[in-house]
Amino acid sequence: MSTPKPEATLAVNGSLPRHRRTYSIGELARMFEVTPRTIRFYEQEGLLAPERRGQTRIYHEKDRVRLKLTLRGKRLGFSLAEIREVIEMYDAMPDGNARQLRRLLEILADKRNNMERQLEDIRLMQRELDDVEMRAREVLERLAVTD
Amino acid sequence: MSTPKPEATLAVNGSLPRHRRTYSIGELARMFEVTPRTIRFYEQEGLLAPERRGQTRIYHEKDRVRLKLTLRGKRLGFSLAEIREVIEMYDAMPDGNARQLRRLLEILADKRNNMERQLEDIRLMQRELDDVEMRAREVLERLAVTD
DNA sequence: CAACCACTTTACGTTAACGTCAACGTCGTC
DNA sequence: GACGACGTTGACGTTAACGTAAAGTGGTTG
Repeated sequence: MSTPKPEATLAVNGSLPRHRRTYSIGELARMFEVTPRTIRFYEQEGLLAPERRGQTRIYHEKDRVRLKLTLRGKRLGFSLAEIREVIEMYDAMPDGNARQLRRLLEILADKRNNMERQLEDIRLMQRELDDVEMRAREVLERLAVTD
Repeated sequence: MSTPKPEATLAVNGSLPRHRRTYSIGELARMFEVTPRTIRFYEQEGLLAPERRGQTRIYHEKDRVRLKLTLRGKRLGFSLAEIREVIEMYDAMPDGNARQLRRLLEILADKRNNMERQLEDIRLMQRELDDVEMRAREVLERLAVTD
């Protein structure tokens, strides 16, 4: 704050460098197609910790990334508790003791296994879908012909 | 059917051809590491429809396969309702009308998209895990050295 | 200034997917 | 014939992840 600019509080905030932008809860909600309620809930569960300007929450890049990762984790079937565990350990990493770090590596390995199984599941499921789709198309063909 | 065999009702059921075996609810539960309660619940939700011998349920290969597919679907984050929808349509396929079949194809396409996104999510998540793991290992290294 | 947003907290409601418990029937066996 | 293992129905409990409604705050806009 060495150069007191004419407080451009009303700036549209559109052309700022990515990491200096801030977001309201509503903006963030629209970006990720969730409700504000969801975002507040994630905070309550310890997944987010936005800055506060008075009452209102102010989200920075860091928060946006966290939300993104959280939602990705959810799509992969992780519970919020699991996601929080990883996030907490990640935050505590720099000054984490060896035991904690090993625990973190354990968790990561676990997630990895999980995803390997998911990959296999997806492959199998895709075959099933192929199969079902083929049969469905066959039946449709017959209908078209005999009509 | 044509050759009436001496009803081996008490047979241990171990060396029978796969598709003739039957299972109790407990067996099935152990096979898939779920509780009987879960299996009954799936039936109640229309995902299974085992034969009945008196009171007790008797599961055939078909039921086992369905359960397997159901659990796989669950691991991929599908709701029981979604899974049921596909199963029902699949069952109704032979005499399904064109509209239903098209609807089925729609659903399948939808699931496919879902899985594509999941694949992408998994790739991204794996990178994150790689990253976090690397940092964790670095910190551990330092601890080992400075100790 | 009134009206209107967007945001806040508090609190109770809801849904999916089971868990748990009670009370009972049916075998095989010791 | 008591016992234990397994099965049944029915009903209520539980947890996660939000939804929803009420009531208030703070800024700007006609």
